[in-house]
Amino acid sequence: MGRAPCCDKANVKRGPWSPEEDATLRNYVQTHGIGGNWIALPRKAGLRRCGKSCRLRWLNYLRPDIKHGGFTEEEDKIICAIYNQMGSRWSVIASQLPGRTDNDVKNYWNTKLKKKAAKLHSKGNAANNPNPFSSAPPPTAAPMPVTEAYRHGFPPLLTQGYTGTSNNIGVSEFGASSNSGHNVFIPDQGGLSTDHATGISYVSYLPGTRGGEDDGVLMDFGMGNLPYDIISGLWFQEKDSTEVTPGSSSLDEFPYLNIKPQGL
DNA sequence: AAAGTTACCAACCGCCCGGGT
DNA sequence: AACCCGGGCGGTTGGTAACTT
Repeated sequence: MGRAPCCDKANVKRGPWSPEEDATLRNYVQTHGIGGNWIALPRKAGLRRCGKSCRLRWLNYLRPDIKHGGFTEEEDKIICAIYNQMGSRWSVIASQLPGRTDNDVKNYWNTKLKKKAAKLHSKGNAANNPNPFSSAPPPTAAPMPVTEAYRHGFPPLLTQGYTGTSNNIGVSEFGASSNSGHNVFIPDQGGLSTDHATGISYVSYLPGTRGGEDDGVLMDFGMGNLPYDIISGLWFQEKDSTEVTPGSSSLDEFPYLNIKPQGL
């Protein structure tokens, strides 16, 4: 025996929502809340709609905190970074982008970002620079603890061969979510970000610090400690320790700056 | 100007999971 | 333990606006 449908499909309206329906739903939810039961809500609110349809309309469009309009470069990078690690977990990705919905992120990825990422990946000479960890299992390291050190310096996995200070690189918290358990940290002006739930660290650069043409890049240190430029699809190798300037107050001290892509 | 194609995005569908009974 | 039900999620579709031929 199959499942009973959630509503009587013959007696519910489908398709685009009218402004009147939007107003009815908005007024009802703002006055009464959802009452923990979306299935019963349309009847109470006087809407000839399926409960699921009401839920979707509210969550994806009518909620007051929804952010409409184009995605920013920073949002692009966050989406690419998490997609690279977790795949199409749209709700997880959306939870890191305040005001964005999973549907928004999914649509944006499918219509724009996927092509952009593919283009940049091929441009990045991926054939000569294969992902050395493509067949490796996902990282199993325990989540890193949140410490003051992470807020003011490099996480331990980046400190190998690195002796300089890094107090010029600030890290600010952004979009921390207690719902998903994933916290993404976005550097103030280039520097590091760490998801303390997965232990994955990212680094971005100031515009122009990588040869003048990059508008900042996001790199993933989560797989085997080798930096991987998510946007270009390039893997990088560590800078020779003699090129690192301990104590420098600039980004020159960062051990992965001015490095060459692997295989090139 | 018309027809065809592509891009975008709102909405739907069906499956899965977890809580309640 | 088994079943039911609602909520949540990701995949897909359909309508339409924008663009190209």
